[in-house]
Amino acid sequence: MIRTRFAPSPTGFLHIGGARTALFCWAHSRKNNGKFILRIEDTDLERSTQASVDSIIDAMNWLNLDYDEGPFYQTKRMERYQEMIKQLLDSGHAYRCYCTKEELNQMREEQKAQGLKAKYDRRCLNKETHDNNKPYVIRFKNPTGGSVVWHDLVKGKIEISNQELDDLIIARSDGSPTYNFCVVVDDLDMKISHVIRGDDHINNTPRQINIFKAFNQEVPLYAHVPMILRDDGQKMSKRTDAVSVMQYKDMGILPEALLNYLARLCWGHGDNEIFTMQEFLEWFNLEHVSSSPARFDIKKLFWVNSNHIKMKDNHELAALVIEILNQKNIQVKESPKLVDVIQLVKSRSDNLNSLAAECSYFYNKFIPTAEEINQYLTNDALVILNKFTNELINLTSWDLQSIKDLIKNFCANENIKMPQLGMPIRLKICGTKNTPSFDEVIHLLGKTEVIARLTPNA
RNA sequence: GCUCCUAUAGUGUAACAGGUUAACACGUCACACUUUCAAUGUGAAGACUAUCGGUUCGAGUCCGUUUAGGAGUACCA
Repeated sequence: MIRTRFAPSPTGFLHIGGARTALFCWAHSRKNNGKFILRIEDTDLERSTQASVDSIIDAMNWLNLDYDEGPFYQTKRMERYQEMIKQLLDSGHAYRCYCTKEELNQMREEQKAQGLKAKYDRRCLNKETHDNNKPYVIRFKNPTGGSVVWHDLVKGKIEISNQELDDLIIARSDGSPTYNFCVVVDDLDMKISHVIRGDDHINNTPRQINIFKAFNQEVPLYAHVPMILRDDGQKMSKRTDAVSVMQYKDMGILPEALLNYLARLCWGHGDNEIFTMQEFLEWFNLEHVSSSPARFDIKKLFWVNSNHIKMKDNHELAALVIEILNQKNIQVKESPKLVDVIQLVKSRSDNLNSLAAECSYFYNKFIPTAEEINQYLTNDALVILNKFTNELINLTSWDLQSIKDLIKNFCANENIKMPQLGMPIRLKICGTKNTPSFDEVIHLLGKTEVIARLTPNA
């Protein structure tokens, strides 16, 4: 049984690197009929907040990354950790350490001064007498010889000598367990088969494997996926970059488009660029995940998004667009139908916000800028517009072909070029220069509304 | 410093067990279409596969070197 887990620590929102990891965890379990588990790693009480938990779950929901078990909280499993710490203590795989922070710092400095690697020197390992009045931490007794080897599903074989590892603290002086220990106990209890996480955890892996072995348990398989960097190759920063998944929602990105783009970063299936989640599940394979970090290219994200907008059902798009229009206090009317408007304009937008903007002038008359008025709504243009309006009023059948014919004949009779009529019309009825074919706009908007908008005092 | 990870056009991936002129997409530029902006279509420029060396009849693909990025080296996660 394949069991994967996504284990964020709730110290902020879900960022896109996390979302990509979650996506791969989710995909790997879904593809193999396994289970996907959400675990909240909140042992850092100082920095963890409920608001972060909520926002992470909101983001997962928005992305449609559904989990089968959880969310589990580490803070609710403290008794279990204590039990397991005692086990290690009893089996001789852990010991008390009474060193103070000052003492440790001094030790490290001395080691560095001698050009050595800073490493706990085990001065408390064989302490016979225990003074219960003195505070102590509990350290894991790491093997000293040999090395830890695992075959990473993404990176290949990784080998780290035990010489490089020191006896990490598994319980703080207040008794609380630390990250590397909790992870092992959780992965054990939750029967995780595949640990898929960011490659910033590679260095933690050998320590965790050693703890698994101390418990005499089978270690899971590991897959360390590379980081996502900024377009200039620097690390993403919360301060300057859009790293929160929900910021992309606000930018009008579709969740399936974000996932598609994120999947394409660090993974590929031949030349396929645009795919549905179903196709992704068919094709996804951890072994095809690339091992080098990728840079985030927002232009391509928008391109991917525009493709998904074109693919998406008009009714579903309408529901999303209505929300945005409502926020702008624009009421969608019965006519023209929003789905028809969307059909006309959807190829013009690479995000939901601009799609909504393209729809908005069908329901609300906007006022052009002074500059536009000066350029296009000249006296001559207004005279032409007047004549054209009269012809529209007299037009008996309001079908697209009739409107097209009318425009064509009108321009011929007036001896003007299309833009001379088109641009003023766009500004007059839409309030903007950038619209689809104005014959289609006129047709869709309907006679009453078009005449009203073209009439001077309307 | 030490350990580990990484390195194919500006960007992202391809080239699935080493085999002809390294492909596709985004981006850029040009042209076409159009009534404007887009969308769409066609085409162009752009990499000697980070370095040096080795194995091989043959290497982007295997091995080593150097360099450059990144991660860790916490009573953070």
